[in-house]
Amino acid sequence: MTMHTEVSQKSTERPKRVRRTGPYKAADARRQAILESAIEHFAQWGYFNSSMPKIAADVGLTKAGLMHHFSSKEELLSAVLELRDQRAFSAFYAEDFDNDPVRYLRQVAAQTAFNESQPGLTQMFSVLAAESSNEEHPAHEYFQRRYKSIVDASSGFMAPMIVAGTLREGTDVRQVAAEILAVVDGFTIQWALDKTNTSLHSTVFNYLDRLSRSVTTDGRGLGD
Amino acid sequence: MTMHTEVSQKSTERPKRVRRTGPYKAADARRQAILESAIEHFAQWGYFNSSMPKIAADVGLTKAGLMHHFSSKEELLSAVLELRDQRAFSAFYAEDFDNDPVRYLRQVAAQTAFNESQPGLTQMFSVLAAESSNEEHPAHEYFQRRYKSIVDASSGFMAPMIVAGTLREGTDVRQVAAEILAVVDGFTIQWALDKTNTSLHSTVFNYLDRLSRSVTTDGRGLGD
DNA sequence: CTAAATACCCTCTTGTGGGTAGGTTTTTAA
DNA sequence: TTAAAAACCTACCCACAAGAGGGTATTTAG
Repeated sequence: MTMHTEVSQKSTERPKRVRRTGPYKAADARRQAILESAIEHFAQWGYFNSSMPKIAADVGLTKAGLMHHFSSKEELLSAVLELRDQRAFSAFYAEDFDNDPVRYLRQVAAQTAFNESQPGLTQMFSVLAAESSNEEHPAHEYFQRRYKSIVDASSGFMAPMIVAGTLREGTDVRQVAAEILAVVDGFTIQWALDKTNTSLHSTVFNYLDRLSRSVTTDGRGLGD
Repeated sequence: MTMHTEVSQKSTERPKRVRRTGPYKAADARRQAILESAIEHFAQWGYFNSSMPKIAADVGLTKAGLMHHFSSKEELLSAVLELRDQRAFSAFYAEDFDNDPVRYLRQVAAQTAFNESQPGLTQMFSVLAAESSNEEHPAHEYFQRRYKSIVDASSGFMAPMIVAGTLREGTDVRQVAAEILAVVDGFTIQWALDKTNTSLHSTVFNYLDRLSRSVTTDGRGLGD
């Protein structure tokens, strides 16, 4: 009897669990603040040597409080990387370069200006990229994918320009794409080491200008 | 009384300390092995997240045993950096480029081939350079100096070439020097992330080749 | 108004780090 | 040969890390 009733209850009793609360109104801002703090710490100390207690303290929380929002250090890292991917690159997919290499390279230059305005995020990526060459680094696969997809996308923009006749025939677009990426990364390191004497944007710009002259069919630079 | 005697003893007793031993014969090899291990660890984990116990274990020592040779972690780092400075760059100061930019750039390319053959040391520098942008990093000043002196030396090689007429007039040698450094660093990151699909030497070589064509008066590439 | 989910905090466990103190064995130089 | 220095070791200390467990107070939806 009892059994019967119970079984019947269980099967009929719809999991009509009424939701009594949702996230608090202030929670979003908290999470945002945590991410900003994490960016700052990862930029300064890398992933391994950043600590949850310190990241938490920076936003006035205890470690446990932080871990309520991001239940592990790795999860926090993932959230930070995702955040960045949202912010950056939107410009690239929005704009149409109309097969004009100069316009494309100008956009790259603009990106470095943006990077320079966001030292936290930029330095963080610089440090994590180097750190993550270690296969056991939690962001190892992420950065492998990221570099590949950047080169893919970048050469995807340039390849049609050869057909269109604006990029010089025989240009190795994948080499050029990887090279641009390398120059940006390399100058980022120099800039991070000595910001007062280095401008990320202008050093990259100078490179892109010469690149443009040697790689476009009309030998144009970036002008300015 | 006692005091008096003591004082008199101290002042007369000549510090005629006879040296009874020197370092053991095997000690040099030990120190060398420790340095190799440290390089490997710093390359994989950066400075902060490398640990003395693990570095020690890799050469069959305990932490205390390691600390007999290098009495602190910072001292170990210093020794490693010093070691590298000895090994590399000797080629640059030995050779005379005879105001030939192509010969100089070929030497740079050769350096990357060397780097590729020493993944430990090379990755270590890549990671430490990024990590050390943090002002509290023990190698911060070292890397600031290092980058400055590389750019100084490199542009010091190129500047006379303008006078000699082998480098195009108006070439910004400091920009070019910094740029070469950036390309090497940037490609090193890509190579470290994915060694099977990237050749450090060939990617840098391709860059230098195009650089050479656009910067020498005769528009020569690196040949090969 | 109220029950339940949320947003915290305190404490504990387990592990690891750099560095010191003090001992033991091995090597070296006089 | 022998005593001092070198080359280790074991055993500590203290600080700090990540995460789990188990709370309490606040907010929210019904």
